[in-house]
Amino acid sequence: MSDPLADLTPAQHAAVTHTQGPLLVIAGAGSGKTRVITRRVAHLLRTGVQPHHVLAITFTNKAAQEMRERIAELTGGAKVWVSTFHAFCARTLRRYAEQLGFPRSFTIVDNADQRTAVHEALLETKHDPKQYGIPRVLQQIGRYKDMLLSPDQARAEACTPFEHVAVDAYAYYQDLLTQNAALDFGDLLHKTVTLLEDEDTRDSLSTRHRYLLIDEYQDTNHAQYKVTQLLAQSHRNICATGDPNQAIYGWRGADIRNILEFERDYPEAKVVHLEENFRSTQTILDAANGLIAHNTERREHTLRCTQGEGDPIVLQACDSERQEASWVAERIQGRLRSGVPRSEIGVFYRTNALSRALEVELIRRGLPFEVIGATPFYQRKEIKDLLSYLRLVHNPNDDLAAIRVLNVPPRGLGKTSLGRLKTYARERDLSLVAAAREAPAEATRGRARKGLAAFCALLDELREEAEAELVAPVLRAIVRGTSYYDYLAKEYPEEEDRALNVESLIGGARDWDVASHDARLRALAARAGEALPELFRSVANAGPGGEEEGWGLGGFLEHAALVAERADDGAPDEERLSLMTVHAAKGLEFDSVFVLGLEEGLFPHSRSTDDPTGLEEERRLAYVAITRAKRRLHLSYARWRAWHGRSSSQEPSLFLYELPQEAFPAGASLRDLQRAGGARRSVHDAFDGVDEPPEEPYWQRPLGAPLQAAGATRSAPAPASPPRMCFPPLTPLPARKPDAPVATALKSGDRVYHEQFGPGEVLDVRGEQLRTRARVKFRDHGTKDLVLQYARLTKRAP
DNA sequence: GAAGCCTTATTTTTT
DNA sequence: ATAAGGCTTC
Repeated sequence: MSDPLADLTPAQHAAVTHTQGPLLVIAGAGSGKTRVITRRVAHLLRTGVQPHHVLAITFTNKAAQEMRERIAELTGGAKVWVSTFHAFCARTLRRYAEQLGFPRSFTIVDNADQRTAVHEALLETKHDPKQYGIPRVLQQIGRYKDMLLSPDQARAEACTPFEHVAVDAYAYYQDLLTQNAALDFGDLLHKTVTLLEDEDTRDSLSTRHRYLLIDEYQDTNHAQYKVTQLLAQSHRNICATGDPNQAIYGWRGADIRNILEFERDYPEAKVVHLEENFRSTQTILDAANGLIAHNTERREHTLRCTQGEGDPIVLQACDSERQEASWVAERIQGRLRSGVPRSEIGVFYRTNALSRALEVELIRRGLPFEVIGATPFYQRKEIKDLLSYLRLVHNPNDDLAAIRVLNVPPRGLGKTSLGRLKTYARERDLSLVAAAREAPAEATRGRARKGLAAFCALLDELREEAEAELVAPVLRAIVRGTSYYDYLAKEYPEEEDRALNVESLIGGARDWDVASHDARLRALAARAGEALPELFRSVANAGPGGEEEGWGLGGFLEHAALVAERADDGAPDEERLSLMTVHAAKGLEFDSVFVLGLEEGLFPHSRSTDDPTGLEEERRLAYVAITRAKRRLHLSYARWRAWHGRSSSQEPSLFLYELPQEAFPAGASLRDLQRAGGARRSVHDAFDGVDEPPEEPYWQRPLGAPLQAAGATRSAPAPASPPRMCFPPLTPLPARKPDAPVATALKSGDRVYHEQFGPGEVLDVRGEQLRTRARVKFRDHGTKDLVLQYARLTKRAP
C-alpha cells in the first residue's frame, strides 16, 4: 500500500487528513476530488478504522464501480462499502423489511412497471390517463416522494387541479405497490428514512456506518439528504463533496441548498476548497469558465489551470447526423493513430437516442465501443418478459409482473379475461396469481381457462426449480416451459439478436450463480471466523460491497433492477471507447472528448429551456461535458437531423455562441463556419488522416492579437457561390444570436455599415444579450431601430 | 372474445 | 422510428 498522503496539494492534504467530524469539500471539476476521496478512505483505514465502518455513496453505478476499483487499488483490496444511494437503501431494507411490515422478498419496480401502475391508478380514480399524461403524473408522484410526502401530506399541499389528480393517483398507486410487495426508487429512500427515524435502528446503523462519504452532494434531493443526515447525526463523521457548478439533477428533485447549507447543518464543519484543475488544458478550462460565466446562479469560483495552453477546440458543422457520425468516427481514428488509447476517448450526447447514428458508423469501421448506461439491456422486451417470470417465482404477489406475462406467449388470455381476473382478484383481495389458481368459472371459460391452468402449472414447475436458489436453471426452465424461442421466432422473425439477448441473460445468471456459491462459502467461513485469525477474517468478509447478503435469486433481481447494465461480453473495457449521455459522464475524464448534437432544442434541450433555471442547468450540463476533457475537445452539430422519423432543420446551440471564440482556431469558430454558409470542408480538414496539426500552428491566434472586433467577421462578403450540398439542401443560416462581444461592443457614436442601408452612425444602444437594439442614423436611409441579433451591422474604424 | 392491422402520439437526463 | 391504443376482422 502506497502512502495515502504522498503528492497532495495543501488543500487536498487538509481534506484527506481531516478524519473526525464533518467535512465539506467544494471541488471544482478536475481538482482531484476522487483522489481526495480515495486517499481519505485509505488514510482512514491506516489510522485503524475498520473497512466495514466506511460507507461511500455515489450517484451512478458507473461512478461507484470506478471508485470501488480505485479504493481497492490504493488499499490492497480493502472491503469498503461503495454504492449508490438506491443500492445502499435496498440492501439495508432487505435486512429490516419485516420491521417495516413488508416481506424481505419485496421487488423493486422499474419505470415501465411504474407506468403500468400509474395507468391503473388513473383509471381507478376516474381520471383520463391521456388528458393528464402518465409521465407527468409519475414525475409528480416522484417529486412527492423525493420530498418525503405521503399521499395524505401531499393532498394537503395540492393546489392546482392537476396536483389533485396526481395526488389521487399517488394514493392509489401507493396502495397498488404495497399490495404487490413492491417498492419504487423513491420508496427505497423514503422507507430508509422511516427506518432511520426509529432510534434503535438508527443507532445500530450509525454504529455500522461510522464514516460516511457522500459524493456529488450538490445533486442530493431531500430524501437522500435526510438519509445522510440521520445516519451522521450521532457520530457526525460525514464528508460531503460536490461542486455547485455541476448540479445537473434538478429534475430529480436535487436541491442545491443541501450543499450550500452544509455549514448550517454542521456548524463545526471544516470546509476545503479545491480550485486547482489538474485535468484539462488552459484552452479547455477557458472555454468551460467562459460558458458557465453566462449563468447568473453560480458559486463564484474559477478553476485555475495547472497545464499548458493546449490545442484549440475543434468545432465541426455537419449537414446530417450521418455525416456527423462519420466525422466523429474519422476523428476518433485520428486520435487512435496519435496513440490515444481507446479507453481515453469519450463521446457524449444530451439524449440517448443520439448514439444510434454513431453506433452504426463505429460498427461499420470495426471500432469496438461501449454504450454506457443506455441500451438498457434490462429494458428489452425479451429480457423483461423473462425477468417478470423470475419475479413471479420470487414473489407471487407481484401483480405488475403477472400482468406483463400472463399472456406472453399468447395463452388465449385477452383483455376481457384479464379484466375479469382482475375484478375477481380485487373483490377477494387476492393477488392475480392466487386468483388464477382458483380459476373461477366467472372469470374463465374455454380457451382462457386452459391458458390459466397452463400458466399456473408452469409457475409450480418453476417454483420447484427455484428451490436450489440458482437463477440460470430457472431461466432455462422458463424458456423451455414457454417455448420462448419459438415465440420470438414467430413474433420477431427478423430480429435474431433477441434470442442472443436471452442467451446473454442466462449467461449472466450463470455467472451470478457461481459468484453466489462462492459468497455463501465465504459467509460460512466468516461465521465460523470468530475463532479465526484476523487475516483470515478479512478474506472471509469479501462479498459484494462487503455485505454477505444479496445473493441468490433475490439478489439477482435486485441487481437487475438497480444496476441496469449488461454483463461484460467481448472486449474488456480498456479496449473500447465509451459512448454515453452527459449525465452519465459526470465524474469521469478522458484524454479526448467529443460532444455531439450541439443544437438548439437538443442541447439545451427544448423541454428544459422554457424557464431560466432549466437553461442554467443545461449550461451546467454543457460545463460538465467540456470539463471531462483532458487535452482535446471536439464539438459538433448537424444542420439536419432525423426527428420523429422526419428530417428537420437544426440551429446551432446557444452554447456554441457563448463559448469564448478564442478557444477555437482562427477562422474556425461558429461564426466562421456559418459565414461559409455550411461548407462541409472546413479548415479542420487540413488535419485529415494525420490528426496532428501542421508544423506551423497557423491556427493559433498571433500573440497579443485582439479578439475579433465586434462584427468584424460579419463584414466579410458571403461566399461567392453557394456551397455544393448533398441532400438535404441547405439554406444559408440566418445570422441569429450573436455572441456577447457583438452585442456589447457597439456604443453611441460608432460608425457602422449595413449591407442594405449603407453607412451610418449609432445614436444609442439599449437592451442586452440577444435583445440588444441600436438606433442608427443612416446617411441615406434615415434613422432606424435595429435588433443587433438580426441586423448585419459592421463596425468601422472612426 | 381475441388476434392483427392501422392509426396515433411521442421522445431528457438516472436510480 | 417506435410503441401504444383503437378499430376491424376472424
